[in-house]
Amino acid sequence: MENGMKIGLDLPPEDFDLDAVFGCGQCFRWERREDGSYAGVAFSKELVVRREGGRIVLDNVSADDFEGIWRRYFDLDRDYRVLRRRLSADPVLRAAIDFAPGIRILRQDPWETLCSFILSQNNNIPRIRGIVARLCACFGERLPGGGYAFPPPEKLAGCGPDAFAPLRAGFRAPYLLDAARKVASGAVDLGALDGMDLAAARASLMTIRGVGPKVADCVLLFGCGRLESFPIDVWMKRVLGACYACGFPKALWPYGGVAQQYLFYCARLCPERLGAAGIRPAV
DNA sequence: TACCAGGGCCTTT
DNA sequence: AAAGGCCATGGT
Repeated sequence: MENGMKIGLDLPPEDFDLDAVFGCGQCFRWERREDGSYAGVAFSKELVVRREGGRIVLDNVSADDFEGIWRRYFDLDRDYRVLRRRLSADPVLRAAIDFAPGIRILRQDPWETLCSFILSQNNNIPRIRGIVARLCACFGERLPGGGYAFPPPEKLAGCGPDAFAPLRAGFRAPYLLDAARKVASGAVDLGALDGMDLAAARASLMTIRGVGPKVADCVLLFGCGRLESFPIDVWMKRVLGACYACGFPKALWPYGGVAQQYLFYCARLCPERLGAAGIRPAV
């Protein structure tokens, strides 16, 4: 089934760091392989991404899929150098960006993002990944390469709560079901979020049980490309407390979500870089 | 407002 | 090997 082509993107590590993009906690379905490449599924398409010198290579991709899916998914039309320059005006952000400049904000499927972050609450990343993987294996369509698509809301909406038992999602299972029902019925229209102002989009998402401000903001940031959406979780509270006693700079507000992601990643892996060694014992 | 809700990863003994 | 802390939170 080698009907696609190899696509090479002229993106050095500072513009696209595979480990940072896939490891910074914005997505849960990409797996690192022995050779440093990543295999994953998005929008029902399987893909392997790898670095080849100064280039990012997508293997076996059709021109249609590249233009229709991956260009947007990887946010390829945005110049992150401009973004980094702008955010670097702040010294704390400069340090975070120095640590991992090659983070990009993925534009994922809003439904998958919604489910993923419902499952993320009071949970750790390895286990979130496990639950999402079981969700796809149990309810998702089998794909040619052996992977699974993310199951659509209609597929989950008809389930009884016990159908989710194999996921071992705990208290989050009923939240997932409520999300599926509200989205499948049209009570929440994910496709309409793009045309709404941030507050209205947030309010719409928060009508779903188990979706509060933080989860809603994650959906808007990682699933709708709303870079001004600024999710505040326990880690961000720590960073804000330790580094921004006087408040987060207003001037950076339009890209608050990107800033948040640089800070989140750095805070977890290397808090001392932020001058906030205390927020976690050094690894 | 404080506390509680699966379950398991991970670190410490 | 066993124990306990901790988790990209939100509902009550």
